Amino acid sequence: MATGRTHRPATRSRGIPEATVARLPLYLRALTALSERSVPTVSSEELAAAAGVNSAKLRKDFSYLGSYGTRGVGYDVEYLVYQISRELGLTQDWPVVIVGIGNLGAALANYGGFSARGFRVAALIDADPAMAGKPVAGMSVQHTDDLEKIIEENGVSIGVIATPAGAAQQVSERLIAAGVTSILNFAPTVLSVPDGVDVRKVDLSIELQILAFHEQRKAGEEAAAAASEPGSVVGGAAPAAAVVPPAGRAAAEARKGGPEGDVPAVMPA
Amino acid sequence: MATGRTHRPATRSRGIPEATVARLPLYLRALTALSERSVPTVSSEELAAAAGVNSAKLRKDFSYLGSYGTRGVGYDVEYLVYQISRELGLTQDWPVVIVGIGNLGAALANYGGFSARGFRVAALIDADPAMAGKPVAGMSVQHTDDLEKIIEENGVSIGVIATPAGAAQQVSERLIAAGVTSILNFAPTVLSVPDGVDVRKVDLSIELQILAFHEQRKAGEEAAAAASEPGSVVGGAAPAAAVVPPAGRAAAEARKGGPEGDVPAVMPA
DNA sequence: CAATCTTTGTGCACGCGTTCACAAAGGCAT
DNA sequence: ATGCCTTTGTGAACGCGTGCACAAAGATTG
Repeated sequence: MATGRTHRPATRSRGIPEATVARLPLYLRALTALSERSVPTVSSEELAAAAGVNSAKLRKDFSYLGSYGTRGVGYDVEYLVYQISRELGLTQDWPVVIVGIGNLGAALANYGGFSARGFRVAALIDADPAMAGKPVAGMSVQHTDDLEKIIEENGVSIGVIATPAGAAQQVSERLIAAGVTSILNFAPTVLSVPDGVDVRKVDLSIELQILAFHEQRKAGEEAAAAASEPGSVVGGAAPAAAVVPPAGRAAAEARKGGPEGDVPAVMPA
Repeated sequence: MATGRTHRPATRSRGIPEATVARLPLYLRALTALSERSVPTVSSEELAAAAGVNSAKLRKDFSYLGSYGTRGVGYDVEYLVYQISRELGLTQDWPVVIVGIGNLGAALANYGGFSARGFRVAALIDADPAMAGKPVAGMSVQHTDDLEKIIEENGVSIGVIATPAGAAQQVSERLIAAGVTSILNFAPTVLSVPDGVDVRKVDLSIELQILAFHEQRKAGEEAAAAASEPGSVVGGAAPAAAVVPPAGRAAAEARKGGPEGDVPAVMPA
């Protein structure tokens, strides 16, 4: 998962659990596919299979939205598509800006899944003057100087940050000051934002690291013959060893610098 | 969160809770930054602030790894970096392949966060013959025909799927058949994989939809004057209304959509 | 060496999320 | 109408994750 909010103890908004909200888009995607195939109704069992979840969970999720099913029959596909879309706020048009038009930013600008679901890329913004005016995904990249103007003129409330880590915090502050209240952050940094602003983060390398953890565990279980003691790295499929030296406990003993207690712990790029 | 495993009820691997594993990369990033600034030790309070989590949670997380702290002092940065790296399996070299070299695939190939953390992009693979041989991120793109050979020769156990949704399932099957046991999926599809294979997914549009939900809720609370009954869409910052009609129980009867799973999910208008 | 101060490690309680299992509800056939 | 069959909606139990609060442990100072 590449997700995490900033503080706020899992707000249960209007009685709909956060976990349920996170699954609604999944259901919506499955339902849309059914709708395109003109399937009129679907049972919780079928839909759950298509969405990759437990059917009881799905029924409970839908129960938070209301009683939209018919016992003995299932759910009306079109009706459910509309209800979920409305609940998620996708019946509105959401203008978004993407800040940081590097490889990732360009990929996001070209990503079809946004416009397909009610999101409209209102502007692409980059700090590099050389990028300004260049066409990306059919739009002209604009310079950071105009960030505030763009936000206000387009009524943007959702911003996507795809800048390097070092610039992310500052960009988020400018976005928020200009009126943005929701941020999707692709930069590998912890953003600190005021209350009332939602941040979701997607960190590509974190996902890979979690996979590596499980991968290592799998490899370790297979070769559960030797190496039961932590300290010896168990080889996976065909991994070239690149082990870090044990870093003796007394490594940082010599230098007895200042108390070091109150350095603001800033993330250097 | 853009994450979800496929079945398997949240395996608590070797006593380390899944939630903790998901946070370890976060701590590692913060610790690495401290290490680069030559900070010798750090308290749970400071590190928690830098990682954006609760300090008690951080201490409990670390307690699953062992007692690596010193009471009255804190944690030795270098030592902790090593311990977490080892726990996550980052002391090994993990060759990965990226399948689907479109905008996103290219962005991933260029992403520095991979190689910085023990992951090595072993190959870029695309189904388009016109892509074969083209240089991306300093490598030459290879054709899907050679997928199995590449996997085996490089001992790849982690695959990244950045193809269109329609191709993802088939690609995953080929990857798995060739020996891959962990998949990071960027395609907006539910992959069905055999037991023993881990899948994590990152879905960009899902994250935006979750933000939209909260955004709508925020806008609704502000203007909590009228419109308390679901059915009337509450306006946000400056949203051009694009509301879908209630979609009478029988809307899409004529059109027969293609069998392809994920053509842009256009809202029925 | 004793007293004090800092910070870890964890027992405990609480709340959210998941899952089971079943009664209620509706369709359908006879 | 009546009874059967299917599927929803949900009460209840359970397990995981979180956060509080504090005792234990070590450093540090006099």
